[in-house]
Amino acid sequence: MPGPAVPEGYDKYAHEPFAVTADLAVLTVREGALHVLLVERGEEPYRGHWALPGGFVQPDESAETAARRELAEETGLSDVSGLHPEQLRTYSEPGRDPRMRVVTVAFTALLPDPPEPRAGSDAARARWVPYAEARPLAFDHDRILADAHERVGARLEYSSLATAFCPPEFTLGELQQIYEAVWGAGLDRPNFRRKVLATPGFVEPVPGAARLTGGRGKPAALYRAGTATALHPPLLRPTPEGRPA
Amino acid sequence: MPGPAVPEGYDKYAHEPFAVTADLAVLTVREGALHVLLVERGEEPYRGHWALPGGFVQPDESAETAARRELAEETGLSDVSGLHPEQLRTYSEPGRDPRMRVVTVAFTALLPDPPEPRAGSDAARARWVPYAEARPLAFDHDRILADAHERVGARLEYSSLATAFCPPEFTLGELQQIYEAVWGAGLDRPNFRRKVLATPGFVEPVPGAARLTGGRGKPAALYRAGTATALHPPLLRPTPEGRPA
DNA sequence: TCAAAAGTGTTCCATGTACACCCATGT
DNA sequence: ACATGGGTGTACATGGAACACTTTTGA
Repeated sequence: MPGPAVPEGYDKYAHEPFAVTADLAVLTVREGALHVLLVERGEEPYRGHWALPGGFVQPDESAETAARRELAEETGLSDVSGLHPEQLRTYSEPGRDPRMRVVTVAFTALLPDPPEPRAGSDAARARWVPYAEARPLAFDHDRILADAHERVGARLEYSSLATAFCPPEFTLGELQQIYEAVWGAGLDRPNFRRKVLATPGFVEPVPGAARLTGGRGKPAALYRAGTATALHPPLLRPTPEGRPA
Repeated sequence: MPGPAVPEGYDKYAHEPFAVTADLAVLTVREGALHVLLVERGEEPYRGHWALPGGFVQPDESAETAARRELAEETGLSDVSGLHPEQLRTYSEPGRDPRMRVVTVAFTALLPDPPEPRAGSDAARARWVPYAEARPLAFDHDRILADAHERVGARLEYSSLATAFCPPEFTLGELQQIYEAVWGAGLDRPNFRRKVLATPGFVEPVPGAARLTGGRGKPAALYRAGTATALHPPLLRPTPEGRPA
């Protein structure tokens, strides 16, 4: 039987118990291997487990703003101005967090040659972990991390995003290492070089500059990130198996 | 000077005034032109303006579930089982909604040959509007719609998504119209045909079936959507201008 | 003199593009 | 007959893959 009529204001849903967090998959390439920034949880649930950094979106913030703030807090980096967290997707399944209803807007962010992070306010510890050794993570962060990896790998093909992994000046060999670390596949060096240089706006040479990379071998010319954001033509990753090119 | 210490439970943020909505950019191709499903708002703010359909996510729902529910409610479609709303991105800027803090998870959904929608519970009216005539919309829905168009256009290149615009059996000419309507560019028919048929799992023929399309001309063979989701090789859209292929 | 890493050249083949042409149907 | 839309063939250019080769440095 129906209960008494309940008057409803337009703000009825304003008090549903939703919390919104911004979590980050912060990636870098260190010594040729993809790494992800993780924090050790200091509280229940999942106390002592590793998780992606992140935190609650404040009432006066967008999720993007919260992501940048959290990144600065949890990495201890003074300069996050050059970082551009990019939205990955939003995870909203009920039961993701055993405490309450949490909707998480996930972001990816890419860093060059990383400084060691220091533990921030919320996290007991923070460190760079090789991507292959990152799991298992707290909550549904395994899935978020996998989605981030797939997204970044795909975006390397069509955008100049790879330069976000590099320091201001870099060699083409270093740039190639980014691609190989993210894709997990070796690339032909001569062809990689030609394709990068043939893509307008991807990189621009630093005149006269050169640097020794491995301690041996010919010094490599240095390049800066160009102005293009999209790559024409794209730099396609090798087809995994017997797929028709 | 500091005030008295405020004890904080872990659920402090559970009562921040966040509301979460799922809004949809529902697209279809009708008579060769891209259309979007819009509803006329029956309440303030933006009363009488057109907006994307959507509504609040309930406490026991994911945003995906809410999107499907809203789609069924606002289109009056009995069969939304074949529809797969796909997450676009999340819009969380403060001030998006003048009433309260609203975080919107936006989705795209594609429909074949659309039935006329009927107005649902929340919407005064609902109708299909040609994409070019859709603006201006309420809230920040102009931006969401533009993002949806861009995303769908991009995904047509690498996924078999275009078949979601088509009825269960369709001709290659109809499929080509989907691409042309979304991309706003003409395609070479012989080459389109070859590329579609050369992509494994994109479409599969319906043996012996044929249909007249324009009332005149040779009857066209019919095809069904194949099992592939990703296209190898992709079906690239024509380069807009003087860009190096 | 050798190893290591950067940089250049060349060949082969898959794919995209443009366009000419034939086929089947309704008027 | 002819217009309309479906379907086939072909020639050319472009771009990627593979791999041989040269250059410059440190050990």
